Amino acid sequence: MTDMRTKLAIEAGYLFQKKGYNGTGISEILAKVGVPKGSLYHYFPNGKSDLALAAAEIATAEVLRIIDASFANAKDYSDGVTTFCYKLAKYFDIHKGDIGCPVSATLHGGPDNAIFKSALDKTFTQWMDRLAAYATQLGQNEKDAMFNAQRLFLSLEGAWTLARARRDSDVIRELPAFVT
Amino acid sequence: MTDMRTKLAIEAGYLFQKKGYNGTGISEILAKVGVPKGSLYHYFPNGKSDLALAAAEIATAEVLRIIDASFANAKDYSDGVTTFCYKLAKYFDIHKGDIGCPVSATLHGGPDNAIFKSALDKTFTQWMDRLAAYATQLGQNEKDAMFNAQRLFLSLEGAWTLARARRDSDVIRELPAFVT
DNA sequence: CTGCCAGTAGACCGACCGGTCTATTATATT
DNA sequence: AATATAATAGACCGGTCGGTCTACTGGCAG
Repeated sequence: MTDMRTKLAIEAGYLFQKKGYNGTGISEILAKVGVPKGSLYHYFPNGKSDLALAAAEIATAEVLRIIDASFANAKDYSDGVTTFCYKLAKYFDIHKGDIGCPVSATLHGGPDNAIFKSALDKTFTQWMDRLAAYATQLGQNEKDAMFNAQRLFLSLEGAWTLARARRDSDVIRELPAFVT
Repeated sequence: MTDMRTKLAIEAGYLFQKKGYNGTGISEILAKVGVPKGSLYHYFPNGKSDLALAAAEIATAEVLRIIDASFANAKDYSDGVTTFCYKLAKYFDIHKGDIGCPVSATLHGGPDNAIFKSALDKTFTQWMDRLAAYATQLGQNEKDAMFNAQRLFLSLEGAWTLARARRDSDVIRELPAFVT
């Protein structure tokens, strides 16, 4: 079983994605995990903000894993993108369409802390770099690869926003038509 | 001078864009406008949520005005898009890069109220329809027009998110390269 | 002048916020 | 068994939240 620190961060991340940083109370997270306050501040001495950073880190890695899984057996870039969007749409649906981009929902709206902003920037860059790496690996020159990766990322963030407003993941699934 | 109701909604909207619905306190809005609580609940008997809906309505209309202004003298669709992105980047910069999409920042993270979600959806649809109308007017067939409008919108929401994380509006200004 | 009412003003409310603190229990080490 | 440390448990804190309520003010209508 995952250790308690991870368990807390995962549950916190899920709630942040759904209701945002300010919309999620410490006590709510605690209740979901079934843990008293003492434990939280034992694992996260700096409290809520550390919890959010840890949650964002986990979500960042999770999306990277999804990218890897999507491109593992991809015939070409377009194929990988399609699988990727399908997987994200499924993730969206699992949570009943009431969930934002795992990382931006968590870190935006938090303390206007520069740390939060730069963590967000770093995450986005990591995602785009990983996508670009697969594009390169699948035959694109570096310039095209970066261009396509950025275009995918930008559209994806928008698609996620629109999907949430509509409570309908179709726009995420249809994304490949817009970016390939 | 604008009436007090509008004044309250505008200031509230600005704060919601910056810190989100849950991150903005009633008292903070009141302090900025210089008005006591009694007045707020006189103009908005349902309190904060009504204030947010009014703010979103104003922001929705404002973006439509920006679209109109961008396409008023546009030679072609690409030209209008470029002007539009430029104007939005400027708007972003005016607020020191610490501001989200005027409407989604206000309505996401609010009460999970269906009214909020559907208002958000309606706003997005209005924006895309308006963009598509200009695309049609400038020579595109209806299918292409809707396709391009949606692609622009999706990328724009993403670009705004990325710009905010980076505190740099360049990605918004460079958007036309991705969607035309 | 009188009565009415939109609007102003802010004290006040219970609920909840994030965070601290002390006490207790489980676990590992010697 | 004795001790140290990790972890649990939750009472408690001051502050702030959104919202209600009463009192007052100013201008307009009769």
